[in-house]
Amino acid sequence: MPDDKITVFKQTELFRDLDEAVLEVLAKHSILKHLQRNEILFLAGEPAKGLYVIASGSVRAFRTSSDGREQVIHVEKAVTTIAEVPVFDNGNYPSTVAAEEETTLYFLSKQDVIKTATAHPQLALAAARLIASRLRRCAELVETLSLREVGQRLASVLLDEARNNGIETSNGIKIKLRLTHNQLAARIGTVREVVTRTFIRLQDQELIVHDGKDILIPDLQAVAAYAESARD
Amino acid sequence: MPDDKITVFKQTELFRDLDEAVLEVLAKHSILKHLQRNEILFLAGEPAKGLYVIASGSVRAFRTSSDGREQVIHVEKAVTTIAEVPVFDNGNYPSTVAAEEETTLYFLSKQDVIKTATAHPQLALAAARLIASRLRRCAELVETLSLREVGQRLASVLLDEARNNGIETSNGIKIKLRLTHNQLAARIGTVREVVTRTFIRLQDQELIVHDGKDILIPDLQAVAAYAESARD
DNA sequence: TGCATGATGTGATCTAAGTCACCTTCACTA
DNA sequence: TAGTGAAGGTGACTTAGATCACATCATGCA
Repeated sequence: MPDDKITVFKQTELFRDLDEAVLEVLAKHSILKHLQRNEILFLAGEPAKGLYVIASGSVRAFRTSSDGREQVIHVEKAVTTIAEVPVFDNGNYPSTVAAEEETTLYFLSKQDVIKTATAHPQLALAAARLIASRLRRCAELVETLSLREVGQRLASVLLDEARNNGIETSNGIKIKLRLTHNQLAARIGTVREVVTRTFIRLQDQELIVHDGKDILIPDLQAVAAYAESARD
Repeated sequence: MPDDKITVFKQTELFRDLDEAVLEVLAKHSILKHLQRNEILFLAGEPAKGLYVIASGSVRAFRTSSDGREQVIHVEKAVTTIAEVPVFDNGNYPSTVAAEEETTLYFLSKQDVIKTATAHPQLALAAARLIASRLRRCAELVETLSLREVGQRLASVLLDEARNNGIETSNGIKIKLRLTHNQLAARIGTVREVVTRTFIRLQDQELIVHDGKDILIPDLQAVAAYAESARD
């Protein structure tokens, strides 16, 4: 049902400014795709035919080293778009994308998107805005990987989580980690064991109290200060 | 002289598709700026008023850790634009920008650029394209910082240089490094001493022959293979 | 109920990279 | 042409983080 698609498209940063009539045309040409957890949508370097709208679920975009280690570039959850970059710069897919959970997507061909963007400047502007904010986050990732140590990088992730999904309690902010240590490692650029040990270290430094997946941050300020601090 | 400005603007990826008449309006509002080597154009986090066209010279965009270490995000040389990101996503400047050498720029206000992009979709599209290709390179930087070791990262830089400015000789490709070890370190995410030692290591592994700033790469394939290889 | 399977915890060890201290070389200009 | 400051080189040492090898611990599902 196209109406359904349009409702989804309307929720994306990329397409929200377009009229229903325009979306209708895009929707008509879109193709539904379903992914299981960890199923791969496309590989880095593959020729890109178009972008995807994530209707439900979430995906991660990552790069793999030749010895198998993953580095997550970004994670996107419904409702948003993924793979705008190759649509606009005409290159191959820049990273591999896989489903973090069961995920439903709509595929839109490069030609359709470009044609629409040419006719409707607000789409081209939205694309510039969206890609710009992605680049901003990517530059931040470069900074943390290069200039901060793993304790700080882990703290940043916890901070992010606390700010977005934290629950205020009398003892501080409580978060429920939905990521395994392996997944965390791929995001902060390290390995599983180091994540485990870093959790313990943060606890020793009394920045967090953790009990498995439940983490309590007594003092958000303190964690933020630590995440930003110098290395020595 | 506005004509001069227009010639410069016409050479940028961002503005080349615009008509002279449109450029004329932009040019009229642009402001000339001159920087000495290492002079700072703006700081990361500062409110952004607009973008710059690099008319001559070159600049580096980087982030600084609290203990003073720099990580270069990208380097841009004339003729191109810099700081498109905040113009389109409306945030602050994402990184600090400083001149690598004596540099001349034209400032264009955010409002002027956005107004033009709204009226001329080809500008918005060019912006999306340009920012997308920046994001692509940034993702590559993330990969190399996270997944490759310094030897490989240094090799990548040499490879880049060889492909762009290398001179073919009977013994291989010869390049002249214009960067100090300190500058190289900031680009590949390490420190000066490590760069010095890594040069020696690459020479020991017979991937390069170096004599100060002059570097000879006997076998480009071999260096490329090394740069991409697994860590063990 | 029980056993795969994946997630986590932990000791022992290794090593790439960072740090410090100092020296030499180079290039420019006073 | 001496002197100053930046750049490059190098030895000695430290350390964060990676690796390996196991030992639990959950938890779904057969």
